[in-house]
Amino acid sequence: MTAEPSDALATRLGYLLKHAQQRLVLAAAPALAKYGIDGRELAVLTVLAADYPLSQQEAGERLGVDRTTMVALLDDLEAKGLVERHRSIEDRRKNIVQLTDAGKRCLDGAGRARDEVEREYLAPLGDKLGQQFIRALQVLAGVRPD
Amino acid sequence: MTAEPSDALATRLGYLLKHAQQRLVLAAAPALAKYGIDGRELAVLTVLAADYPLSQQEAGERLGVDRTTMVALLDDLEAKGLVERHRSIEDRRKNIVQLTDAGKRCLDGAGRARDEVEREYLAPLGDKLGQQFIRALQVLAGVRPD
DNA sequence: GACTGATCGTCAGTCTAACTGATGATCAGC
DNA sequence: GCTGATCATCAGTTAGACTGACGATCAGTC
Repeated sequence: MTAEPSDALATRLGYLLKHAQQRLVLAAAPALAKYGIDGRELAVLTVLAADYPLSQQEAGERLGVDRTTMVALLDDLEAKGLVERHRSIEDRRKNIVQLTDAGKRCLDGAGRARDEVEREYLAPLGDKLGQQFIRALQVLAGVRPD
Repeated sequence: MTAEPSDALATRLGYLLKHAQQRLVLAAAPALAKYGIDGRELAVLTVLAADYPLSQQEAGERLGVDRTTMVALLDDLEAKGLVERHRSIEDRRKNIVQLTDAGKRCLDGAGRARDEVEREYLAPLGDKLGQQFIRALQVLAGVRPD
């Protein structure tokens, strides 16, 4: 799984991004497992906690997740008692998805755990470089207007 | 596919890394398609061009790719005439994998195309930040000793 | 008020990438 | 010459994400 790196790849952006991401996933998994969820599920809980109630599709768009993928994702979270679906009153085609109390507690604990993992993950860069790295990623991921 | 970002995720490392990577893959795909390969195949050609001849397993380790995955990967590249497998003389269990002339030409062209894509991809960061970003990635991907 | 086209959640089926476990061939050490 | 390990391969499984279709619902038009 962990490759012994080759010089030929050490400067290749695709390789670096992929493996940097894998390392983070690997580091986060055990911490999140304590709360019975994985990274993607935590991301769902995170967006659902935002400001106003979201429909399945809206939540999916924010996550960059297909609508059909959201169905299964929410099925799991609902089975775990972390979220609830209600038909929207204004538009009965939509499912409003909300955190349950258990979901909020899970988000709270797992969110903290994730933050800690991210801190440790970035630690080798030092404070200043770590901040710069995040800003650079925001630009490259398209969430920040250059 | 392209999500409208949510503030709740804009600082989440996992989300940023994943989508930054997706964006690069998306940007590189059309450029590489002209050479009939994708990013992973280009990575294989890249390591095979390195230093001394590699066995399938060695190449796989450098890429962080499972041995069984390498079989299919090389099947494709061999079918395209870009690589050749020879049984090793010193150890006849091993397949030595080498670039064909066509493979070298492909690597040359596609490698250039990839470099150009990476340049454009990083351009919004500017020169200095781009360099820092790569170094940071090398640390986080584990190819550089902090 | 009924009709048309679009949207939302769902489901079935497909596709891809990656892994597990087993196999035959080969090697190294005794 | 045996034994245990290693290499490439293959079959089967798993996980994730997509396509296409469906019923239910909405908005706009006549």
